[in-house]
Amino acid sequence: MQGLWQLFYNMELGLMTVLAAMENHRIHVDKDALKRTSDLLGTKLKQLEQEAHKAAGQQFLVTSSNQLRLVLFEKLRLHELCENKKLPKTVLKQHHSTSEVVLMQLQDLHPLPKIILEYRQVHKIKSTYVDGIMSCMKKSYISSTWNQTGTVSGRLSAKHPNIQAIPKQPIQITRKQYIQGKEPEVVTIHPRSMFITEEGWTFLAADFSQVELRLLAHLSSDPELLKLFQEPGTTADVFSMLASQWKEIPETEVKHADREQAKRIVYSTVYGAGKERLSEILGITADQASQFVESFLQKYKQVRAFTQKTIQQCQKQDRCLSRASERPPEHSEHHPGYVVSIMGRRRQLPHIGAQDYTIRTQAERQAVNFVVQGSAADLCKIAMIRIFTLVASSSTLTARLVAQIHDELLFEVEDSQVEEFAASLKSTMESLQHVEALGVHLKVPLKVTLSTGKSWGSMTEVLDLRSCSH
DNA sequence: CTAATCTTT
DNA sequence: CGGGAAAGATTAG
Repeated sequence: MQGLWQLFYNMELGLMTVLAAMENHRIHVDKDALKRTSDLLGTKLKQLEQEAHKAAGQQFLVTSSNQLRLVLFEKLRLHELCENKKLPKTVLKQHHSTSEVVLMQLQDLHPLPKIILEYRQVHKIKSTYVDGIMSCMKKSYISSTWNQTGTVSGRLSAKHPNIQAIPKQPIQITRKQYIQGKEPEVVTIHPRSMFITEEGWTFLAADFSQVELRLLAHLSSDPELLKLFQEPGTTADVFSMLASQWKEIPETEVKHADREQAKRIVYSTVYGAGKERLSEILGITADQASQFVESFLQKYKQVRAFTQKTIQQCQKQDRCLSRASERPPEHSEHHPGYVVSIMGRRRQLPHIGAQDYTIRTQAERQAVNFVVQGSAADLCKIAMIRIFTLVASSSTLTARLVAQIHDELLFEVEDSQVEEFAASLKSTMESLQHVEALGVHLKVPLKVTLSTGKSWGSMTEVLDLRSCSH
């Protein structure tokens, strides 16, 4: 296995002890707060269920899409009221879908769809992120299980609980009060705020900013994209800038939601989203969406060149290795095409040369996505090892790695060491622009942002390293 | 668009 | 009755 030994020896083997330490660490959870929100969400769900039954004019299981379909389309016949809109059907079953997009379209016609949408949101939060977390708890803490070899891209995954998928955004619940003259009370639920530090310790999170976009700039060498990152100070935040350009509003007017949308658009576009999907995200027509894709790829010309080059290389590997002349036919196995990440990780894509358009183009998008996502995963894993080594070889530092959320490393640090550790952490991570041992020399700098907090849900950015201690 | 986990039917 | 697929929610880029 050419090239893979280095990856195994220098990265995966070294990571094992880091993951072991992470699994041994206990993340404290505010059990009382969890119980309170579980009860709160429980009564909210009962309310919504009753509202749904009232709106439907019958009792039914609101969590069942089958029963909902019966109510929505066979009893209320809502699809007949909006034949102007095309309602997507579940594939191959000729049933009407009860998916989010359908319910969104139906919500002006009847009160029920809106209730269902809210029910689903609250139900998900309760079952997975409140009750689910509670069932993972031992005493007053959780420890996730980390899987090093469970993904095709080289990313880590976590389970029991999946700490990488705890909601980032708080949700607002309006609690109806049955006390006379009282306004309905609005409470915000934030699952991340249930994760708290030990007494005398602080969470410190370090994020690689726009890591995949920076890697795309490096991998494609696109001059416009490189410019965005190579001129420090010019661009405060790339996605905010792109949002301001797209929405035609000043960068100071860009809201957090605008930035998030811009981020989705950019990644969707470079990973090959079609105009239909993109128009859904943007809330515009498919024609406008395809115009956006074209103007984006026109401005960042080398991005398309990079995706084409990647697909070609994958096809080339396919042809080379499966050629009969290189191996005796009697021993010929199927050697699918593969692509390689920045540190030599591979992904095989046997369908890269498929006849079927759908199968082939999916493999092409996966090939492109792997090179960028896999390279980002490499970088984050190296960062974990470096930091772990840094702490282990220090006689004073006691910082502990608590979790990895792909581009973010979450540490628990003794209060008195936050400032010192933050500085080393940031410089160690940003120095990964150049990794001599693995031949990595990125054309763009890496940017790490830091934040601190006593709970994971109340992290605030550290803007000045010198003011960290107090 | 890509990559995951978790709950429910 | 139970395993597994599908749907639909969350996250990350």
